[in-house]
Amino acid sequence: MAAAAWTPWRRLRLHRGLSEASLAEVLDGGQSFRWARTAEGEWTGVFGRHVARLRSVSDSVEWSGLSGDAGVEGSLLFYLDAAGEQDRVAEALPWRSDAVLRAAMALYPGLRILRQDPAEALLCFLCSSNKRIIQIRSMVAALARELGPPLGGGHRALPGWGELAAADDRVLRACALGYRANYVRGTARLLADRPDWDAEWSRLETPALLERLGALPGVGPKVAACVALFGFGRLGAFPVDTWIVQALAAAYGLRGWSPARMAEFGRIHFGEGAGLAQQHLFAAVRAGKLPGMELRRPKAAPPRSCGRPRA
DNA sequence: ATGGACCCTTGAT
DNA sequence: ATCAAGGGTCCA
Repeated sequence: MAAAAWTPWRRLRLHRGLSEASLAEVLDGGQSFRWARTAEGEWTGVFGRHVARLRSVSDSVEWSGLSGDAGVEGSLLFYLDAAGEQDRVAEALPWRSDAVLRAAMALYPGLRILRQDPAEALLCFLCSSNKRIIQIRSMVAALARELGPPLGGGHRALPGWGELAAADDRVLRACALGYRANYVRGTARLLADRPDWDAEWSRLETPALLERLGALPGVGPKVAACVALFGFGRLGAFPVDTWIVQALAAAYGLRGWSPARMAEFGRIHFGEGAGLAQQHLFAAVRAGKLPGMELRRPKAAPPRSCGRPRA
């Protein structure tokens, strides 16, 4: 394959910049599964139909795209919320009265929710159940490699629902989807002949959107919340995964609560930016730095009676 | 509403 | 070689 021809590095005009660690958390913290760190410490990724490189330079972000793609910068500005809409949402979070949230937010300043394409978020999170981030990244990379349209430089976009619906079962099997292959195929068959599904669903209120998403095969409450948050920009959606269960149990005294109740707690306690708060808590607990969880075992059998820390 | 199976991979014994 | 667990969902 031909070597990629990259445009020169340029500074991306962000309302709020990002440290190197925060940029890494945004790109590789479980929101998107399409970015990889290069040997030079830069990031190369595919989002929508664009390929880009990103790097952090003294708390600002520099970008470079495939030469010939004039739309990269504008798409990046949207993707990374350059206008800073999320700053206002973050300001409205209850960090003044919630020391746990305050500490988590201090850990990755500038952390934000990526504004991904709905189909991209849906496909990736259909693959996410019972998988680690690195495994999800490997699965969707395989899907792009096997079925996705080429974008130049050896990169490929994710396949559309049509390609996925028509895909041979052996191909999906080769992508190591396991039982998730049926989720992907089932959802692809429902959406393949509805090219405007995302535009239509964008007009729904969040509860209705979650209901529509949840009716797709392979989409339960957690995946629906992730797609609403990362794909439809619903910052109030509050995905509850195993990490958030740990975090809310240990730091908010919610031991024994069901995920559904935890989700309700999150939406009520954190409000319109619940999903953004969730991402901060997720990052903090994964880093092992959430207050009240210092005693967490490195590799951890679920700690059952190690006291009841309460923030 | 709660419990178990589910495909497959990885990392720890 | 075996075991446990992984940003869950589905069905009983």
